[in-house]
Amino acid sequence: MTVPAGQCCAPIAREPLAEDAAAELAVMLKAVADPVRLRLLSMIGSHAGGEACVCDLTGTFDLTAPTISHHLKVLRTAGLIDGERRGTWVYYRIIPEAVNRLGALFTPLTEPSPGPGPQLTPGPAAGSTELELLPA
Amino acid sequence: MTVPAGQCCAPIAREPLAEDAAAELAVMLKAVADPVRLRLLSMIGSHAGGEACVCDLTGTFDLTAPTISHHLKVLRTAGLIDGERRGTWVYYRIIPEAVNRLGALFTPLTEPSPGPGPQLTPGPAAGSTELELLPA
DNA sequence: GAGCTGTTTAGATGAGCTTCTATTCAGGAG
DNA sequence: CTCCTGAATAGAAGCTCATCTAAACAGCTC
Repeated sequence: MTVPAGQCCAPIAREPLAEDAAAELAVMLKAVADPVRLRLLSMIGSHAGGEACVCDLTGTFDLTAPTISHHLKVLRTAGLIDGERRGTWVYYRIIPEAVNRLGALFTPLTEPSPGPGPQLTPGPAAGSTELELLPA
Repeated sequence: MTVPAGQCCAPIAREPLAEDAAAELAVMLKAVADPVRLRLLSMIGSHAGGEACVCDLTGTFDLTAPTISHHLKVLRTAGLIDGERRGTWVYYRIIPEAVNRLGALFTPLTEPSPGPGPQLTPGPAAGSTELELLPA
């Protein structure tokens, strides 16, 4: 089953990742590779308006406020969320492009259905799927 | 707040992740949140036939064989790859379902493009997008 | 069977990460 | 102006992780 190349798998399985690209992706992945930060990201993204106050987040965890603040900083440093102070409270929101970039890495263009369905739907948007990591 | 609209964002941004689910996902994400393991996964997946011998992988890195073996074990423990000994050499291959599960977490069903973004075709595979983590 | 190659396991070391307490900065209330 | 609440920073303790060297296991070749 020698695939003649092209769009068969997820970007990560299409061609070997360069050392530089892997290092940069690992930073982003390491940011979400923590139960607390994963939940923080989920809570921020699923909050009404796409924004969540820190005060809403701290109550959910059995962690101190500085610890939550630290995790938020890690997410912000990785470019996954953005924070804004509005009066007394600080609101965070997800940066969709960054999250989408992570998903595109592992999402195949075809269904990995267990059955014998090797049909592939090379979507028209496949052209925009690139291994480039730097947005600008 | 139970959002009535189901398909608006990536699963991670649709509803808050449960503590248990986040912990399990973090294990898988932590496995790929390393430059070496990310490249190993990419090299295995992009190899001809979807299989790669350990001997092919060790030559690419400036690491000792035991270190590569350790990283492969981490990936295998996380359920991302599977290994099989065939004679002298051991061949590893990606488990597509596991990789797909990671991608589905961050991949939105609609494009979050802020401006005149290229509309992503929500592929037919979107129906299989679920928050379920346990395959069985 | 003896020897060699390929792979994994065991143990140790050093760096990095998560969490805390204590303190400082930002902004509104009286 | 003074005090109070919300959030971030600084520094330290404890733990996990990535990597190495040394040794053991698996299988082929002679």
